[in-house]
Amino acid sequence: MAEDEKRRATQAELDNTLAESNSLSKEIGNLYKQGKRDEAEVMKSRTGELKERSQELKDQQASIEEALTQMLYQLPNSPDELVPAGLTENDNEVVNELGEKPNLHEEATPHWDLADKYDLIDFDLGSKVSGAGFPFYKGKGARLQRALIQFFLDEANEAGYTEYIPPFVVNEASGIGTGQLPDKEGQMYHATADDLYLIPTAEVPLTNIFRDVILKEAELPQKLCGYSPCFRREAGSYGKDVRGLNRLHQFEKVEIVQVVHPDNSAAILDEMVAHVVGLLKKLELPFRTLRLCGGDLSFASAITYDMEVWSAAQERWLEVSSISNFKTFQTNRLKCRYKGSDGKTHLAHTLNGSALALPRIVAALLENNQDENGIKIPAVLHKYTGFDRID
RNA sequence: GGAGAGUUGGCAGAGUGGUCGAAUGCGGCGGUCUUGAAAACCGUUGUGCCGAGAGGUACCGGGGGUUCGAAUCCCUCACUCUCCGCCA
Repeated sequence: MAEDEKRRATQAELDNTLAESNSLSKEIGNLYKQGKRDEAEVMKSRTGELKERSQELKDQQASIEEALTQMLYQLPNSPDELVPAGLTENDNEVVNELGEKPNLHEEATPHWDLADKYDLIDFDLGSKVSGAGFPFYKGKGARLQRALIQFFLDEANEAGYTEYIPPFVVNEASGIGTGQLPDKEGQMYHATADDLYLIPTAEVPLTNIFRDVILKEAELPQKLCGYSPCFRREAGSYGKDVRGLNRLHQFEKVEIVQVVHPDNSAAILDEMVAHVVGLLKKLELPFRTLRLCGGDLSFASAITYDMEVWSAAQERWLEVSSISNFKTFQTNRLKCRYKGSDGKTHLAHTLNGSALALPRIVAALLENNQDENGIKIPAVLHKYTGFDRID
């Protein structure tokens, strides 16, 4: 606030100085035309002073603005009033829990064993060729991936989202726009030779479409969806968290994004949650919805719902979607506005959600649907997979 | 990767040192005319910042420089296009 005061005062003086300088320049021009060189020379000394002063002020202004920007970039979003208080994931609020947890047979195993048994995913080969966290999917494992992507995209299209295939690398400005930079600098793969970042989610390119854009009010909401691989360094993860498909450096995801009128963003968040709930029901997976507490909320989000599926053999919940309302956090950085009926520009609201992230869905599908002889594929996927069982 | 040409308002496209935030056309908005519409005509039509307002100030791809004065000259970066090379 104090910085802002300073900024205003400096701006005012700068404007005045420039105003005087401008008018003097005009006079000097006129004097030259009239051939009054001597008088012009005298005035030049005055403009010299003004120039010096305005340069000082410009520098001052620039550093104040830089300081303000830095402050802004380091300030996380403030939580919505619906967000429960709390510090850790234990304080997240379970909104609902739907679907039946399956009773598995005696020899039921976690998905990494199933993937091996039915030759669906090769983690070792991935380690050899790339590194840990970069598996190969093969045969029906690969085809199941492709089927899920297709299914998710079709569902999103059905729900009115326009499909995009975005670039999978972005520049620094885009990383800042959606809030990954500077906050999560170390989480993204950075191709330093070209100063490009591998996207951690399609949210980044899709939302940055609206960087420096002023929409007409009637153009809201903008609904887009897109498939992309997602790259995450996941530094510091270990143990059972990273076993199998639980946490990867590269995974597939279909993302839904909306840019909306501020009055509607709360309702649209619910709409997006409902869309994801629909997907999970169609996949016949038991899941629960969490409302994240303040402490578990991401840097950029004002309110987030996490969707978790039940992974029956691991006997744990796996996060498969995170649906957030960023309100003006991103649009402020993106300078994404709309022109309201009052003729003025206002910041729009942005939201996004996974719909859905693949690996943990695959993990749950494999584990929950296993029997002694194989794995059952949910009916809704049959037309995409071309098979109804893995055995 | 090599050579060349570009980047101006929603779009097209003038402007090569001062009176240019910027001609003109198209589009958009408002009005006149009309039963209604079209056409025609008139007006209006970028964004940020400071200011109660009047108004001021900044922005002609980004950054820097020359100059009393830069859309216009110089340097640099990015991007686009054309030709050559390479290539899914």
